[in-house]
Amino acid sequence: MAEGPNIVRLAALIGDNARAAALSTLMAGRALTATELADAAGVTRQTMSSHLAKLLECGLLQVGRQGKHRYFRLAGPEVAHLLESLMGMTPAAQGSQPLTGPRDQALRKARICYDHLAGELGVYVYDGMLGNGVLRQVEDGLRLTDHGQLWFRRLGIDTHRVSRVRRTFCRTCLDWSERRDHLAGALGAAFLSRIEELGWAARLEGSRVMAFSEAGERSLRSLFGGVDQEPEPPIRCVR
Amino acid sequence: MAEGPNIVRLAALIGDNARAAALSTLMAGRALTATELADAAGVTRQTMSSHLAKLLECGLLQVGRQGKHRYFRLAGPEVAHLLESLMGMTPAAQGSQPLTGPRDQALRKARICYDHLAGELGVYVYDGMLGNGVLRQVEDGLRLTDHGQLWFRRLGIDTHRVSRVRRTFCRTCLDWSERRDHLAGALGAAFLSRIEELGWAARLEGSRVMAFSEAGERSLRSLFGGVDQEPEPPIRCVR
DNA sequence: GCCATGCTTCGATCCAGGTCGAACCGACCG
DNA sequence: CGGTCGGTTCGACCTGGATCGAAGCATGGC
Repeated sequence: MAEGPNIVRLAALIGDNARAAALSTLMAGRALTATELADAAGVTRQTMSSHLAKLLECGLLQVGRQGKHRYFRLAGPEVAHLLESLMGMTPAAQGSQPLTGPRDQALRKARICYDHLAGELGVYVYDGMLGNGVLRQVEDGLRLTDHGQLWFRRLGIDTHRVSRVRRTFCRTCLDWSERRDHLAGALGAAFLSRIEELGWAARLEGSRVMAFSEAGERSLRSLFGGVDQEPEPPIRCVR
Repeated sequence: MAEGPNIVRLAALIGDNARAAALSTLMAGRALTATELADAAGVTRQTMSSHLAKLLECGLLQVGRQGKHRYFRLAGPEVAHLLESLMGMTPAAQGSQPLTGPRDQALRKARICYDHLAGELGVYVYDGMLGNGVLRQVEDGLRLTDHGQLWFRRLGIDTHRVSRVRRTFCRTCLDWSERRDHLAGALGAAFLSRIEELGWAARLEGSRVMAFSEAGERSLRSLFGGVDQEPEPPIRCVR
């Protein structure tokens, strides 16, 4: 019966409302304290404490001391990616799961996926990059073109420096709300932080929502010609 | 608190021993009856029946009638991939999870990952393909070289026909036992079924184990020069 | 030293959900 | 038809684990 490692414990761990809420909250990429996570999940401190202990024990979270606070964060991009994968799975599952609310709306529009941009604008950016020849899809992979290097430099991102980081340079990540790919990896992270730097958008406190100013969204869209272009027939869904 | 879709139910579903056992068993790629799954998981028929109903409802499984049997199978490659992802997560999690047994040994050596080859031999093949220039890694992706086309043809696989299938042609999949990549996608599936056709290995009944004959393993290794070559410094672990 | 704050541990409670026996349904066979 | 076999539904049981109140322990500030 027991084929393979104990996937069971791991999944059971995620399959609890309070813990999943905590993990979801941490998907914003920030490190948070136990109390904040407890509030976010709507449980008491002591309950959250026991949950966090379990998540730590299983290596899903990391923790760091700072003064009398303990800051919890996701253990790494793999964890974030696993969670996003799970989310990407559910709509197909639930059949017709209707849009759940207006707060959800903002989440679908633009959100943080650990360290890069996701949601409607996330895939817009990704499509735009493909359409404008910044990225090219080769077989199942992604490559930054020479033109793309210039494009990023004009935006104020040094792709060479980014590529020196010891992690996957660029890759795609399936967007659960759009069910299409968006840009992840070091390049995706760099792009998001540059957007923040430029003041086009800001993280909404205590949420994964990335709130774009009107001007910011205009600027973003102008990067790709502004007009809503459907670049090519929707490319077959990798992964 | 409820950010995103209900990942909770999905994870909770997987996080149960009986259900996980069923899913694991189905990773072999076969369709099985409720009774077989019940035996595999070590529970009674009625228990498994209720589990299967839930898995169906959530879209993780599909079912087909045939005579008085109902054959259950994984809903698709995405599900299989999700499960492998979870498995790949656990070792890092559990810290030092020792090799659990001798039956496990065979599983680590060579097993079926839904429709392609995984385990020690799986990554051996993948590394060999890279080392011999059959596949090339481009940025984060994978591409079949011209030489590779010939290589596959010599093995009796028409890569053009394979590429016409409406699904990802070739991609990598993280191996949970080896913690390295192996080949997946349509190409990976074609390779596995060709190996079976050639009689180099056979599926072990009721298990994910792929049992290689001695001659079969020799043949497989001879595809890449036979000698155990470590091709290049271990390529950085994508994903 | 004292108190406040952030967090964990302990103990008790309580309930969702996994489990199985038994009955039920439906398809196929002789 | 009855009989067998695969599968599901029902009801009852029982346990694992989530939850919270209260107490215990740190750390930091005064």
